[in-house]
Amino acid sequence: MTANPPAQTWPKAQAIASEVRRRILDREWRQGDRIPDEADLAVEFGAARATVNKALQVLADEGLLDRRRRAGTRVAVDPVRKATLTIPIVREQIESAGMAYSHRIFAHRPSPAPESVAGKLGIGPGMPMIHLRAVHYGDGIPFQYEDRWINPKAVPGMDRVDFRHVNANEWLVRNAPYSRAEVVFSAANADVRDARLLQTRRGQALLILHRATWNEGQPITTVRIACKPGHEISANSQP
Amino acid sequence: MTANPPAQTWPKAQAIASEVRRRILDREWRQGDRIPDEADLAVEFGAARATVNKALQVLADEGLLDRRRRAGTRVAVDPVRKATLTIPIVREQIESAGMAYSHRIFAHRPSPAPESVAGKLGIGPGMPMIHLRAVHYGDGIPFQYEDRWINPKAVPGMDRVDFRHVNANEWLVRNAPYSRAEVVFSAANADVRDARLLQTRRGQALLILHRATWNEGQPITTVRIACKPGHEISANSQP
DNA sequence: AATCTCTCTATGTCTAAACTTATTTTGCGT
DNA sequence: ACGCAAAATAAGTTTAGACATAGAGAGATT
Repeated sequence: MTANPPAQTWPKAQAIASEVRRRILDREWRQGDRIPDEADLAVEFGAARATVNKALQVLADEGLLDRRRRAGTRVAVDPVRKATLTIPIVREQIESAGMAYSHRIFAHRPSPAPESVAGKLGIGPGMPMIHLRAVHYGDGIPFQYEDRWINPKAVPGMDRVDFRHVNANEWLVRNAPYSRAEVVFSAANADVRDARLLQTRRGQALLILHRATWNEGQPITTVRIACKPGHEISANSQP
Repeated sequence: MTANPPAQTWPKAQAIASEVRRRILDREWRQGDRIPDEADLAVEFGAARATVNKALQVLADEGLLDRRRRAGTRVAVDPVRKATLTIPIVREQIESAGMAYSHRIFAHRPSPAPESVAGKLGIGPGMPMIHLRAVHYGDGIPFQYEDRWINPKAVPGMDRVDFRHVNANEWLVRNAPYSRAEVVFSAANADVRDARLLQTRRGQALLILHRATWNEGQPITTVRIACKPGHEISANSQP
């Protein structure tokens, strides 16, 4: 059916998904329309219902379809509005750009959680934490400045690590798995400290990331990352 | 086994996924470890292999597991590094904050694609496009300023729409489904025009979003969005 | 040692059939 | 007209069984 030249040894479910996607994008099936039910599509595509189900679930996750029991499957009125952001490890990011990675620690000491940090993590202020400030460089040029607070109770083995040699970001990613993460983007004018550490001028617009991670409700770490001027972070839609 | 009080009438595959997730987060299975194969887990959980497969695929998508044929399944060394960003419709965003939405068009005319736009979309410069500049307000206060280029060939019916009454963002979302989208975050100091339209001062740091969408390789639209000072955009990890 | 086979295994995928469950529809009683 | 209960339907989920396929590991060849 439907002259399909690039019909290779593709997984059947994916083939069905992309055919359905095509029909939606080409407006054969329009926003809000009800599409044939799984059984009918199974017959049309010569597949089992389970295979069709799998394909449609993918499209529903993408946001292209709305599915409800008994009511059937409809083309979503507000289609695809999701993008996936891959959180990079700084070192890999710098090295994959062909630059030499290095970093420098500007502070690393126990300190009670200030109000702002406690608020973000949902804990009481004054809780003992580790405060870490560091700059990451690519070929010796400042790449990003991170100001991090770590909850030592949530990360066993923290005290035995020497962050002068090991990258905190990386160590945490590998040793403190989390169940929930939050990333917030914003922009700020560089203050005196930002400007000094990133070797730029005061007032320069910087892309700021706030990240926080929890494991089963227990806060692990929160960090403010100031990126070098002009830095970009991109996200893509998956299909 | 393993006293599991909150074992409700949950879908079995999800129950398996969260149990495996728990074992990883609790370090029963550590980074790089090979975990039992599907057949063994199926026996342990009293489920069919297909069900275990489904559960493990979810965790692999999340980035918690690395799976390879014949080599088996291992706990990822660099776990979960993905976050999902939901792209909002401006009007909904403003209204859900309890503010009254309004917008104003500052330019709306056919214009050949300048170099910068052509480059982003991967087309030749000079292609005829529609250029649109608008500001969205919440309770009359500037919320974001968008500078958009639309490829009329990719969006049939464009010419019949009056963007003074209909929101471009919204109309496009509903009428120009896309197969690929890209979002890029950056920061910039407000220039004279940004400052005027957003009612702020020159030099103010602004969060900038560049978005572009394609349908089957054909460019639909690209837009530069300048958010009001202090604006934040957040993303979350899904589990 | 290095390289080329072959074999075997764990995951990838599909199927047919059954059961479950949310929700709509229908039809009954008032 | 109205409300309610029963029937019907479409998606959600699971299962056992089968075959496909990547790729690690063993063994043979150079």
